[in-house]
Amino acid sequence: MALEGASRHDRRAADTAPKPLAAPDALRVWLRFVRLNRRLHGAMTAELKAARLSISQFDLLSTLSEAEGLSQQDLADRLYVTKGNVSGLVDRLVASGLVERRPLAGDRRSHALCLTALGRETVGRGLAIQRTYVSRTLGALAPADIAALDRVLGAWRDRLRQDGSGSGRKSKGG
Amino acid sequence: MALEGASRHDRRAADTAPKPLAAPDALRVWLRFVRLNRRLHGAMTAELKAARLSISQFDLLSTLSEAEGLSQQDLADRLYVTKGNVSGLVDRLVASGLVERRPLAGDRRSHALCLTALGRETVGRGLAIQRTYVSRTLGALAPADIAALDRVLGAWRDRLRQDGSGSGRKSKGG
DNA sequence: TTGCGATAGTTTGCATCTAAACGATCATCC
DNA sequence: GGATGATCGTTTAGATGCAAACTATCGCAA
Repeated sequence: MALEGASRHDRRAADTAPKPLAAPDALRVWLRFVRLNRRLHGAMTAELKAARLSISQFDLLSTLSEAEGLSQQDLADRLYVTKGNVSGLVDRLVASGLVERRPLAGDRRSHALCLTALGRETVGRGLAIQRTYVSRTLGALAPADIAALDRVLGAWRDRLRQDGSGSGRKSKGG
Repeated sequence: MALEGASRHDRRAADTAPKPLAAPDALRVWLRFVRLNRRLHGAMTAELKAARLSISQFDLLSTLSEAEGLSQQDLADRLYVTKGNVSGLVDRLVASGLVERRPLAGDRRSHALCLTALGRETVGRGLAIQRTYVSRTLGALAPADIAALDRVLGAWRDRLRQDGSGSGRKSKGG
């Protein structure tokens, strides 16, 4: 296994003499990122239990609360999941009385998804939990750190967009 | 968490919105983090297809490759998943000929999990894919950015540890 | 009008994950 | 030695995810 991946800045570093000071190994940072995400996912799952919501359900409901009347396909696009997944998710949310499927005039294939009163109340609790948790954890870091994180995550995302190969869902005509 | 495109609805709000503040809203950075992770997960899933591995399988195998002979419970602890999950995961890896369950002298309840020759070869390919992908994306950022990310992620993780409530798996002498 | 491709949603089969119940084994205390 | 509780792995039920096949409907063109 010879470091085939380490090319990019090694080349630069080879040109200019000085060794990158305490060169942070990208792979190590990657692993730290992945582990942190696992922690956050677990923590958020636990937090949202107080509202009897799973993360998936909360994601769907909070998206709906910002744009009521979306179709399942719209929702699938926004949530980066398949429409088959949304189908079952909505089924369960309808069964729980949090969401309604309303017939859509002009297209009998799709429905307009709307929150019920209970759904609105529930997602409100979820959003409060999210706000509280994020403030308590990420929000407790130094503002400069939060700003730095924001900036680097943006740069990383831009790099992924360039790379292209990722997140390739069925977008048509982008 | 999702809150993807602030589509047509929010255009009004955007007009009246003041200015990007010096201190970025933690919630916004949180959402950026979550979305970026989704992208990375999808991209890595696609990359690992070349080695015919799922992310879960790769995680398990790469952990085993660093500490061969672990029990399923050990693995569950390291991977932050339940032992029931590991049970099925190992079943399928054994069926694929990548992992072996060896009887453990002194404890007939557990097995020592070992990579087969094929397993070692496969995880090697997976690791190469991972290295390459990480170098190409995260590794392409400025070293200072990677270092900043590393530092802030560490601070965030420390904050989570203080917070305690998260990632609450059965810790026993971890 | 008729036909055909595109789109929305459902369904199926499978992988992954949790929580919880269960069986086997181990460790310990009496 | 024997009861008892802890630990390991398995199993079950159910939620979540994908891919792909399928149904119904829509849009468009001939």
